Amino acid sequence: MKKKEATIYDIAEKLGLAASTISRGLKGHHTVSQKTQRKIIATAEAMGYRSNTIAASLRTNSTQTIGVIVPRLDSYLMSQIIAGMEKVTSEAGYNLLISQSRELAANEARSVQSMLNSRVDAMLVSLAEHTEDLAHFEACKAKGVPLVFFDRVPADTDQLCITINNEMAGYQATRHLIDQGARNVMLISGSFRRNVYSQRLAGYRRALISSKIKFKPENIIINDLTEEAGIRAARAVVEQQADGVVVANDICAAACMNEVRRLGRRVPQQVKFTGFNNDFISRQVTPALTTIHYPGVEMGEVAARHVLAHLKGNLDIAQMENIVIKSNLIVRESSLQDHR
Amino acid sequence: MKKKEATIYDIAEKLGLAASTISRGLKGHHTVSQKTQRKIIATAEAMGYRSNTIAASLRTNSTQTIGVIVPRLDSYLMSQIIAGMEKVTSEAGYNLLISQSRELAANEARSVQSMLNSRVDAMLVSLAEHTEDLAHFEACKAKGVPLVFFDRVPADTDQLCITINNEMAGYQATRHLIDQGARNVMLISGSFRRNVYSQRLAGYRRALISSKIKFKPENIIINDLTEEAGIRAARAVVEQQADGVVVANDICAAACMNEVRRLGRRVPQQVKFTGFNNDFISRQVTPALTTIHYPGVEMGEVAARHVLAHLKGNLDIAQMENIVIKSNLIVRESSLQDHR
DNA sequence: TTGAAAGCGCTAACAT
DNA sequence: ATGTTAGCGCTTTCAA
Repeated sequence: MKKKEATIYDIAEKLGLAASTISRGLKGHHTVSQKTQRKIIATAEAMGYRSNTIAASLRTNSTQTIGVIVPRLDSYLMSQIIAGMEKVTSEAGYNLLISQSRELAANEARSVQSMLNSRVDAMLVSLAEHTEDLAHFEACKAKGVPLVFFDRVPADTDQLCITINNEMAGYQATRHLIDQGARNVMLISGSFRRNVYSQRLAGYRRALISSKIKFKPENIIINDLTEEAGIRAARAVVEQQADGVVVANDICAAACMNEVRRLGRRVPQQVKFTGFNNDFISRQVTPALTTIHYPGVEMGEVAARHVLAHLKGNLDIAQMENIVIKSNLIVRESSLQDHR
Repeated sequence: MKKKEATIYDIAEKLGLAASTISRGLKGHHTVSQKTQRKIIATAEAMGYRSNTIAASLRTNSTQTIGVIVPRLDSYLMSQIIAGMEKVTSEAGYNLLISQSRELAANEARSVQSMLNSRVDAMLVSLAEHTEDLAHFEACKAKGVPLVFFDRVPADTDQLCITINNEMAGYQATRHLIDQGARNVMLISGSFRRNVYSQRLAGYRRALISSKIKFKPENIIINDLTEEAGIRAARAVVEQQADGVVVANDICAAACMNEVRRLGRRVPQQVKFTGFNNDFISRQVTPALTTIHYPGVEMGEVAARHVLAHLKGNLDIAQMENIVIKSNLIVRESSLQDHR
């Protein structure tokens, strides 16, 4: 069972002071004399006193907690982003309340409610694949809780969004394969409901157009970008006789590439591959996978920093343009024309 | 700015009832008539009322929040474990407050304090590599906050610990390499301060003994098990003329294996490898990496379930034996004697 | 079945 | 420099 905790009243009593003086002394308020402050801190320590942030939160109407909702926790990219957020927020004395939607709009909506109930000071959200309707975020605006989207952001919103330039990245990946001699380039992607995938598609199409290559709908595969999905997609790659494949993440790309090789095609000589995210796997797979470097930790840090600045009143995120973080193409063997 | 929220008093006023009745009605207390309950719920909804869990927490002295401290968030294993925890706790109506120690005891201690301040109902912890002294966890016991360790657990503690059988896993991995013909087997590991590594070492030694192979201290490499560390370790593998290498995670194993091949040794013919964790990378690297399947999601679920049962009073974790989750060796090409 | 009142531990405006 | 007081919004005992 939970034990009874020491309160500022207990300290006050022991020192013959008022509770308010203890409160002030504990946070180094300038109206408290050096001497009493030292006494207060010493006895607080001695009594094992721990400030009850619940009570403080209730009183001040601020919890020093930021809610984070991600589609899934067990993804390399998301864990990088969250690591970045945690670093910045913990240094500022904020806590992170984290939940995952598991790609379902219903879970996402439930998490939003739960976090509003917990009175988080702000929310950082990356959308579930299946979220269509954004109504469950209205409550944030209604309650004045700042909301920032990152990575998977809504198509149009007046909230601050933090992304990479997915169109450009999709263009670069596709264009690179074409430059290396590919003419029949497939795209393996997640659902186009999400900006990260629809914009990569847009970039893919622009690259085809810029090289006067006809867009073929049958060259597009939509799946959940897992390892298994990559293995399944390999058959289509071989059947379509693709000579280039742009895949929207590295896990799926690596699995697909390996399976394509297993099916007898040579990579990169017959089929060239590019992935997305610059996971470890892109470096350790054979041939090493050309990919888009996606700065996850940085994205998390940037999201956290902006929301903190807003909470401090140093910045109004409502007035801000969306933030685009720099990504870049990393060329490795999986896409090279003159690979021996 | 945060807007004013509707409270049970606002509802009470609107309905001409007492706040206490609203409170009861909202949680379906049986002493409230069907009719008034319906009215209460309807107007609460209409007013956009959201229960203030902060106030409830202060009153009831329970936050429905569980604190999680992990060495690092950006690790595949940890994100799997956390995903498992999140699934179980969210279904039970609990929130997760998450922080990372970034392998530093000081950060870990700060997180413990911060979580106690936040009055988490329980804590789930995996130790930082650099934690020696466990004094910062004393406060949990002193305050009656249940504490469960998982994966990286203290050497001796009366808290519940959830692990795999690391000694057995280390034995199996090493023994397998010996069975495949290796005689000069190296071990690449994290710091032996942590049970997960010291016990794998114990298993490694037992395997050597059982095959009457002499233990050589120079066959042990301790590092941080990153990709870069794996690459660095490759030189030693070649210099020691190792014919087998047991590595304590897959990332480091894959990187080391690739570098060893780059240095001109053939895998598995000249050097055999085993990893740990069964990350994607173990399946996608060439040759595919023999590894220990580490059930991360399950470990997270088990940890969460036990702590919840304890909180509900259905179980006393203080009375429990440590829990050992089943792991197993997965044999792939990287370790096979008769590989063509 | 409903109401009144106290109090969880803290902060902050207003005294002194 | 320190004290008094009044809540923050909820739950819960006790009374009606």
